[in-house]
Amino acid sequence: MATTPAQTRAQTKAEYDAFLAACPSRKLLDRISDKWVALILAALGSDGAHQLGADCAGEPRSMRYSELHRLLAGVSQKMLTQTLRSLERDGLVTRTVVATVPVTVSYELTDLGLSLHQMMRGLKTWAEMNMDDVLANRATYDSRVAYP
Amino acid sequence: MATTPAQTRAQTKAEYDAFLAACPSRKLLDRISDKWVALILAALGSDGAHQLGADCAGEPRSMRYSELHRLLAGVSQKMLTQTLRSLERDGLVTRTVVATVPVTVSYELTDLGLSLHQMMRGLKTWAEMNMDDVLANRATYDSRVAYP
DNA sequence: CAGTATCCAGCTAGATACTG
DNA sequence: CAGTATCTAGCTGGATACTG
Repeated sequence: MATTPAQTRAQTKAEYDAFLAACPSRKLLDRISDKWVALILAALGSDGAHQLGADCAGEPRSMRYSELHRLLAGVSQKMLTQTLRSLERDGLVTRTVVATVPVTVSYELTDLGLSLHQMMRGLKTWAEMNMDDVLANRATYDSRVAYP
Repeated sequence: MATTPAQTRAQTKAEYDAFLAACPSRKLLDRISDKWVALILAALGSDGAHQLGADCAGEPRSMRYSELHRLLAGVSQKMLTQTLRSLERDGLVTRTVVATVPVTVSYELTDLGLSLHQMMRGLKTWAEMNMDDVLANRATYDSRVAYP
């Protein structure tokens, strides 16, 4: 019995999934497109100015859990912890526990994390230069579709 | 009656959501983290070599719907159409219909789309240089957690 | 050829409550 | 202070079937 078209498609798709799973760019995209990763990187990668939108470059900053929670006002405890853990797991941030009472935990970017933060700033630059155009195109498109 | 802590938090969160919604970087991330956007950009932004992984730079290439569907073997019709439409909406690709029988539709990057593709290549470069480290850290972390 | 329409499984993020 | 645990609503992507 010959292979059906459906089987051929399934085979092709399986190979493709494998390719995607192995692709470094895909993995990077998966990592940075997390809702809170960019914000945490921005918070830890910026110096003094506690302002998310600020255009800043300097020494990476150490921040405590509660500081981050206050700065990223919209994040839930669950997501903040989860995101920090995954960043630690990937060697992008360090987690330091000081056994005071109550405990003090601080987070800081590693060199790798700092490097990622630099790259994110390139992305941010592109966004600031071009997203207005994108948005304008989007509005034009929508108005054309709404009133053809 | 004074405002409760819960109200204060809700207020803060609302402001934060507004900040996130207005943030150009966040919008850019939302756009490029779509599962198929990077692949379509890579396909349309590369010249001749019909190889997704290839490191290529040249003239943007015009491709037909069916060509894209064949090249991105894992994509469903729904997602390919949906993604292409949203890219067209944002002025990142052009959609050209030629009224042959049956119709011929081709897609090409705009200058803006090409610019985005250039930025994505920077991201790809970072990924190729550093994702191995990230993966290694991840493996180390997991083995430490598994056998503490 | 190049779509559109519909339905649904799976994952994610958030709310909420509890703790060493 | 800095988490963990649990439950669930909503969104995203995929499968499938149909069409100008």
